[in-house]
Amino acid sequence: MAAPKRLTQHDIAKLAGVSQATVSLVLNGAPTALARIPQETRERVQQVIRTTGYVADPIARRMAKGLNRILGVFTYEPAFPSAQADFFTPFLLGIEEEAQIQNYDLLLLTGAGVGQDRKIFADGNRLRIADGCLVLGREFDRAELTRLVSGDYPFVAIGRREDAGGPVPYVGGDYANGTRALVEKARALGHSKLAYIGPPGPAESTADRWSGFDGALGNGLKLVLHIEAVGRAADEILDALLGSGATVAFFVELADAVRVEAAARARGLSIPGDFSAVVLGSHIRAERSHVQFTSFDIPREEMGRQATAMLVRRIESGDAGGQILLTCEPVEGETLGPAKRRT
Amino acid sequence: MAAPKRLTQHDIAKLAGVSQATVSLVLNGAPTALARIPQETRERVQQVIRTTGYVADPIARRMAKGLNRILGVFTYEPAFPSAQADFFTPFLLGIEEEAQIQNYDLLLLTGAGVGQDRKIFADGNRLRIADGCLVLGREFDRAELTRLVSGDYPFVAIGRREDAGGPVPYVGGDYANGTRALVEKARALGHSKLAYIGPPGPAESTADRWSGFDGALGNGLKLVLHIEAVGRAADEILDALLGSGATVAFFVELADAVRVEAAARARGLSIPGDFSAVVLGSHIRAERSHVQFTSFDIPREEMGRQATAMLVRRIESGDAGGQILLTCEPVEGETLGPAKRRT
DNA sequence: ATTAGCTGCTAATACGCATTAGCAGTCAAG
DNA sequence: CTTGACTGCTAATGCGTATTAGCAGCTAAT
Repeated sequence: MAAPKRLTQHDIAKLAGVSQATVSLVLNGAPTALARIPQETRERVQQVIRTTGYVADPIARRMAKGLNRILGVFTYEPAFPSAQADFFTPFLLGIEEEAQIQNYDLLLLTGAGVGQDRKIFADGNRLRIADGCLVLGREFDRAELTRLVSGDYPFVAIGRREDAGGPVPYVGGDYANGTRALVEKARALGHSKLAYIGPPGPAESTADRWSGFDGALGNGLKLVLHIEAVGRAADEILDALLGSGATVAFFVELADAVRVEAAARARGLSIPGDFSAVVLGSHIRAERSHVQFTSFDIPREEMGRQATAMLVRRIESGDAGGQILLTCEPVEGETLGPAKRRT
Repeated sequence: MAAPKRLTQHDIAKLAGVSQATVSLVLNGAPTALARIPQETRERVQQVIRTTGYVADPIARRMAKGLNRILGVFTYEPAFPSAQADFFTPFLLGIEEEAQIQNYDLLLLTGAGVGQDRKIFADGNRLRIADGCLVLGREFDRAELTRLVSGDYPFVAIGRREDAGGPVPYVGGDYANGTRALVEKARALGHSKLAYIGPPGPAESTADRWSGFDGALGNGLKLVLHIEAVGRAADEILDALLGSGATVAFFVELADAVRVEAAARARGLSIPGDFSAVVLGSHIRAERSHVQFTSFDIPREEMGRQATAMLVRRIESGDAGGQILLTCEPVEGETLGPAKRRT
């Protein structure tokens, strides 16, 4: 049986012989207001509600209150398609968890442009549907970020972001110190000639790794090889590595590390026997590699959780939102060993 | 404080020097009405909208009209937490893809109760915020399903569901025939004594597997062992298996299969050398097992896609929604071989 | 006897948008 | 110069609820 029409408070009111306002008050009036409605009336209304099975329309409810307890989640790349899924899932995990605790629903903005061309401020921009919004993705559009910052719409970025016409509220991972710690670890193991395979920027995530690395140099540590390109042929990298005399290589990209490791093994070299390798960041579901690389952990779930909490604070308390960098704990791994004295 | 005031059509109207009604008409007026607004005015309004990033409040929209281009996604378990992530992600992939194509956003309903106690009809019943809703999860609440079916709110279940006071619109996987095909395959390889390790129901997903299996018996095929419990000790299962004389074992749970395989290997037995094993369904990211089990594929992405499409049809055309079972193609694997003549 | 205060309500309004009726103004035909 | 059609808009209303202001009737105190 299809319900003919949704019951409204008006209907209830009529049936109970009171006004719509009274029904609303009985339903969820403040204690002070409720005190002025005698028990008898309240019960009469409740009774009608019970027998009719009336439920307040949540839409109208939110209409009246102004907030909708929805958090938007904008991803610069489609969130689920396989390649990205592993990247976004941990963040979403934390976000969902915290949203549930705070009693918010999540609105996944499917983005206007399909594929790589997603824009927040695209024609259909539905961002403002939600009370506030989380923004994540590998590559941010600087112009959009500036616009967001200058606006009064509450948002929080996941991942550190450089000022964009003002400080960007974010929760990120402290890649710089994570990297620094790994360099120190290498130093402690007697390494002095280092190689760095990865770009220096401009994305914040890679820039931070480089700055952490660069800042830890000196004092006996020397960068003897810097390959800025990513995705070079493994053998090429390996040759450069061996030729440079480096005893440890720092990789920004796990993929590069995996390929170089394979190439080295093919030549009968062992890691960390012949040289050490360090990967700057945890990467979920690596390409099938049985090697556990020494690296640092990126607390993605926690980032999602804290970003969500910060966003809720912004929404509910008008908080300005801060900038949080979460510690990236080192991952022991098995690819960083004592420096080998080269012959 | 409260959330920042959103822009309203009134604001836009003021900025563009027109009335609120005109803004609304420009945004989504009927062609006949639009025809009466000159290009020049329309562009002026559009321009203001673009520069301000205004977006209509879906709540108000829904209030006035009833639709807001949002699809709800209700999961009976939190969607992302690790254990579930692998289960839900493929569905979400398909859902997001199709939603984007159809130009809908996704509202992830976080569920009122935390943890296992999720209910659709919990206090605020936020379901109705969205135009319609997809429901997924391993375990459905029958009472809620009945209520959904009897109501007039458009929804589509992912996974086959038994009638609940009426037919449930769904898109599911055809586990029965997927299972049947595997049994036939075993028959063709000379197997005649089968074992079945897994519960017979009542969940539709397991019931379907059993019915497919059971329906394929007879005609030379005999069930010689049926262990209904899941998670039994591997050795126990293995003993029963060997004692029963079965030449092939059908597992509902991959986990069971993995453990039994390990136990068998520990005893020097090989699969499919000594006996064959079949798993009823594809399982993403299995517990580290290097064995590729013979099984069938569950087209999760496609299920998500088609369910979303069906839901949109229900919403937009008042379609009643149907019941679709997608074919589960067999996965070759390496654990089903010719029946071994037992000594 | 006036006032103050309390009780038991209701009227009115806001929320943001969609939609309809219709108002002025122009222009062409009669 | 009247009529009618058309143009370019706007005022007004409704959607279902929350909330505030306040009204009428009564009692108790001054």
